[in-house]
Amino acid sequence: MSKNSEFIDKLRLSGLRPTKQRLKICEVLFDREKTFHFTINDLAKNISDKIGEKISLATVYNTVHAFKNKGYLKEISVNSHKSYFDTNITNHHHFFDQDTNQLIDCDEDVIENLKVKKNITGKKISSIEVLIKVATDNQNQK
Amino acid sequence: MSKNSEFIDKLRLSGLRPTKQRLKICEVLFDREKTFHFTINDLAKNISDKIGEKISLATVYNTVHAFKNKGYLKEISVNSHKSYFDTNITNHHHFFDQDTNQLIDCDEDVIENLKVKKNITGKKISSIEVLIKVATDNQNQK
DNA sequence: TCAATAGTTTAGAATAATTATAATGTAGTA
DNA sequence: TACTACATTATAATTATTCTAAACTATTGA
Ligand SMILES: [Mn+2]
Ligand SMILES: [Mn+2]
Ligand SMILES: [Zn+2]
Ligand SMILES: [Zn+2]
Repeated sequence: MSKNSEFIDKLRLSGLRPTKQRLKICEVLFDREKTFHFTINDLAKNISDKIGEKISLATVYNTVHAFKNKGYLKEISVNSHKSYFDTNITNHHHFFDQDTNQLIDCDEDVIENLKVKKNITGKKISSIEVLIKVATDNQNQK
Repeated sequence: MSKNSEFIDKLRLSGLRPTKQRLKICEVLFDREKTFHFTINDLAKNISDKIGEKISLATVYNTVHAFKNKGYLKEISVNSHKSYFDTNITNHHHFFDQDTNQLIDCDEDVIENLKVKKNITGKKISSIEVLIKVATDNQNQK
């Protein structure tokens, strides 16, 4: 399992000890084809599905925050009362499907020409994010 | 107080009874020069500051949700574990000051050329929002 | 004018997401 | 191996929000 030793290196380089739990979480998060957008609950479910052993919810929280602080995960702003995380750490924008509560990455060509022409004086821009909320084509507004 | 009878009309027209509490909340929300961006806590504090009487927190929640459903308030997506509301119900974008946790409206000319060129098939876009996070010009990244 | 009624307010309980605590366990290192 | 700092865990605490059910009030029409 070469992936596994990559994860060990990555963790060591970040000053995080490669524990059994963190490696399992790495597998679930980073050993996949596509971007993973998840809430802590999604992740916990995913872990217990894919793996026999259980990881404490506190550890899942701790690890997700550690990974976020190291820049391996992004937190996404969604109008909801849960935090969403993203394994795609590049600058990109999202659709949010209000029917399924799923985040979906926008392809490069979805948002055209986004330019921010002014800024608050004395402040630095740390991120620019577009969120496009979508729903089934009924009368589902707002 | 002509404002007050305007509020009464507005509430009646929406099928909401113009109660003492709702009128006080209208005053705090809508009788002001500039847009008000707030959390429920901000609003509750604002109410108890401006007014002698206390309004139950449950009523503040109920009223804000009622006003949101009637389209008098918008809820804004911010990366936080609180809901933010906005008295500016037009389509517009925001700065979010990470130092003060304040939302600030973008002027018309801040965001240029925002075009969404594709959409999820079978879905309808219900909103497009840009959130620009800013912080003091130190090493405050992410 | 005045009940009847449906809608509203309220305190407090319940829920859900997240964070804190503090005891136990383990990885790194000498 | 033994020490130490870091990590995991169950559980408690916290926080925002929603629910409940009893008391209150605006509206209506007799
Ligand atoms: Mn909401
Ligand atoms: Mn957060
Ligand atoms: Zn994404
Ligand atoms: Zn606004």
